[in-house]
Amino acid sequence: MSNLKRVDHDDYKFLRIVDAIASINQKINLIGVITEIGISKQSRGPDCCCTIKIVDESNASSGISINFFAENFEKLPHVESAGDIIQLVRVVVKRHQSGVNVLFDKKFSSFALYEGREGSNFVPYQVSSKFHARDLDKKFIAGLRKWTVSRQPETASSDSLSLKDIKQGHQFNLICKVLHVCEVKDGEWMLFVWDGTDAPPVNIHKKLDEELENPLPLQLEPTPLSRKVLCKFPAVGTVLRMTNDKCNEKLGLHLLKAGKWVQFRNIDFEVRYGLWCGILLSKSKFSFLPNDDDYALQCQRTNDERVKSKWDRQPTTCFPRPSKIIDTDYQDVPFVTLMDILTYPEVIAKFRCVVRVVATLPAHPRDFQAPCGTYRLRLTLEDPTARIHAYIYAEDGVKFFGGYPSIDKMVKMHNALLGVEETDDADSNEKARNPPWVECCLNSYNIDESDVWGSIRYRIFATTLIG
DNA sequence: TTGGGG
Repeated sequence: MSNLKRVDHDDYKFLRIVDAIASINQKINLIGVITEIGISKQSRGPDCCCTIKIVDESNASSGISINFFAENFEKLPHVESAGDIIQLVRVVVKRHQSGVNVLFDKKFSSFALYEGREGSNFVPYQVSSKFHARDLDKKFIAGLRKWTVSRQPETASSDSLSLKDIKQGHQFNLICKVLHVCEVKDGEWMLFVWDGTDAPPVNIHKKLDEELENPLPLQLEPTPLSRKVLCKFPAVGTVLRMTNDKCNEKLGLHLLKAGKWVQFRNIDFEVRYGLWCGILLSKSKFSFLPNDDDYALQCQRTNDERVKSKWDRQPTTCFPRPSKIIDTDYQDVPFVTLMDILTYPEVIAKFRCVVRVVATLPAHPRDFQAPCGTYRLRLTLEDPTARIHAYIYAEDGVKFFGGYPSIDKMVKMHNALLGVEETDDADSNEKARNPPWVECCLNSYNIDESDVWGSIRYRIFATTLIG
């Protein structure tokens, strides 16, 4: 009887991480606080895998990595937040080059995941198939939760970029909120992330005379997001697209939940069609942050302040004010963002906003009027939140161009609007454009009564290009 | 088996 009890007790022992490191090739039990969660991916074998890093009192700084394998993504641990607790039963300690890590063997290992917050219940939010809860679990979980409270929180933000400081290059870290996740093609995912700041505007290299055949896109996803999805996005701050299209491995990106704050590590940034794009690689990692993470709360608070303020919706990179090349009526009407416009609850409305004109159709001012003399052209507008097409028709064109200027004057005005440098060089079509921030008045309307939202259009009015 | 730290 006493012998049985003893065996049971030994079997139940949790090793401290320092002791685990010395137990190469042994089957042990571990319990720890999760500090990092790798992106789940398809292994080169038949399984899915992911790596999680844990710490405990004996090894609070470096911790130890656990490699999980499972037949499918669903069977891998789905950690809700860094700081949660994982209990590991019968895992194997492995030596690897200079380090030691732990293998979760799907044949005999098991795990349970618990919230890390002190005072939470002792019911695991996920268990593996072979896991058996025991009464004693509570004691270890409570102990770790108590230790976490006393622990200095790590300043995860120190080596992370903010979207306002985004730059092209390799291997950056980014703390952001995941707004939306969708599969755009088989195995190709797009994430929509946000941190409340405005990404800097970039030069547009796309040739204007391609605008009819191959226009500058309004977004990077092949199918535009529905209005319903956009309505859940914040009105202010850049929505960054992230893709795994350069990654040869199949990542479990469907596990990223919208609404979560995440720290991404080792991601690249590129500009595509003048839009910032985050590139997820197989070496990229991410960790879910707790909902009350300091950096996340600070981003949210800064955004709340900006949204409340009457005049702070103009892009932060537009300082101190939009270019004087455009003047609008209604100077006392506060600016809104293009995301405000895209998600406005009524179809017919008027707005004033600060935008850059990134393309025009037609490409050349000589074609801005129809043969009958009526102005009709399309502008592609952008701000940090979105891009839209906006049309200039008839009398709004007369107002916009101040009548019918000579073609030379029109070319000058067009170049100023698009941010094309004036040179003697004839082919301005070849040059990169850096459009200035300008204000404009827009109104929205629909062109099909049977599809009110689907046929929404935007027109420029009460706006004059001074040039 | 597969993956694996800085």
